[in-house]
Amino acid sequence: MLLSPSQENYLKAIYKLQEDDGIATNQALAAMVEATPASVTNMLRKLTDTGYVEYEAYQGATLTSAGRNQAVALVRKHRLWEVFLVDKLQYDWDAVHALAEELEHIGGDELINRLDAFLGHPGFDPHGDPIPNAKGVVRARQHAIAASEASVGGRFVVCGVKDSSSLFLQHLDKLNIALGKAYTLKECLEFDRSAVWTEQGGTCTNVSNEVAKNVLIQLTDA
Amino acid sequence: MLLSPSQENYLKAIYKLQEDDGIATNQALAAMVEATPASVTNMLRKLTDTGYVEYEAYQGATLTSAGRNQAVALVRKHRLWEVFLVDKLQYDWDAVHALAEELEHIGGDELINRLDAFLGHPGFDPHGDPIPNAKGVVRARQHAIAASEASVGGRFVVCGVKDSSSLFLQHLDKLNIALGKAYTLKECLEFDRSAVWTEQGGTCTNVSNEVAKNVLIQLTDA
DNA sequence: GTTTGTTTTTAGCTTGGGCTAAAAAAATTA
DNA sequence: TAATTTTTTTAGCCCAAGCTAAAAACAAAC
Repeated sequence: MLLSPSQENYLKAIYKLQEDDGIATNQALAAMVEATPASVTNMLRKLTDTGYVEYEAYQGATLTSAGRNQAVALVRKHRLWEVFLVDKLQYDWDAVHALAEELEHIGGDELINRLDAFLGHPGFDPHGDPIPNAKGVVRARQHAIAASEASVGGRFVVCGVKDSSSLFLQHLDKLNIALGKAYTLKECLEFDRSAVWTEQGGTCTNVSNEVAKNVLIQLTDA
Repeated sequence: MLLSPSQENYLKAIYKLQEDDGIATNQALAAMVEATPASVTNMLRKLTDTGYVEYEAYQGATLTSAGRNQAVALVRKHRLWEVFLVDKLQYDWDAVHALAEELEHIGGDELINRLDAFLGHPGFDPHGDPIPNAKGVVRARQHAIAASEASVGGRFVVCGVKDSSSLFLQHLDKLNIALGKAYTLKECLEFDRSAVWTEQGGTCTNVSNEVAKNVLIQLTDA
């Protein structure tokens, strides 16, 4: 069965919503694919008929295993193209989402597996999100927590972001925060829950709680 | 003005037909974009309205300068993606056309210029066709003639193909003929106009007239 | 200079993916 | 429980890009 770009976007959206909330409501889907609820109902019908989605009126949608396979394949394509754009074409990490969104609908397994090999089988995309392998297996990030959960004195490495909007990523750039950098949580201010992170060299960065909540870290017991 | 993939395909088709025949007839266009003549008439209307095509009923279509710019940009994108697929993803030269046909509709100048730089500003695609530069200038292949025009005793280098169908390219693979290889035209057989080409090492290749007509060469007076 | 044949256009229909506005179902609050 | 609000669905419409079948224009042949 061949899917249109639009249909693929719906599958991806349902997949994401299911991961977060367990179920994809009509409304949430509409927001995610940028269409009206009426259009969503329409599309869910079609995807149900073609066997990618399970859906009963008013009950929200879930993916069948075929649908989940498709969605994971799309996530794989999206993230690999992002790696390509950043690693090979030197795009900034905040500028690749829209292009990857287009590229992910091109070609089939052959293309993406060759791209994967060319890129050296990367495990993570430029935002730290894990890249499913050719069989659709996603190795989840181990022990990742939000930076806002760290305790004072703790050491950690930045390994991902929860919000990968251009706005947030550019903000991180301004703060000089990037994936792979190591910090110690020096203190946490009572007043506004903002934190002070220090690097090896002693450089300090002031991080608001809003930012910390959207940065993923791994604790390092070194 | 933003063009749909379909519209872009029409512009490319008109461009090619104009290069070969001076004019793009409805029928020829229909064959090239794989649609019915009625659909072509339809589309030519739209492209005329948007200013990319000049067209009067029953008279065939030509591109405006805006249309030509678009078409050349598409050719550039197509050929750069072909280089990427062959050079970086190790595709065979007979397998890249369809994928490039999809990729050429993605993104804008930014993407393609970055790709161009990444590939090292190649001058020719895997079939020997010249790649227009960022300004839309196409440096035509100098002194290229069909191999069928060579005279006995002449030395030449293969620099392109007229027919880039998978079938023809695979045939060349079987004959071990590739871009950049040098030959001497040893003899030309009266009976069926087939030729014998010899390489430096003495290896001989029998080349039918049908093949020779579709192989482009540059004479070398060495 | 008619007739015949080819090419192009017109007219009207189809499909995919949207939309709005109104009706119906579900959820919430009084 | 009844009333109100929110969510989802239905109904009917639009647009892009195709299609077929019939009509019109052009080209050629007798």
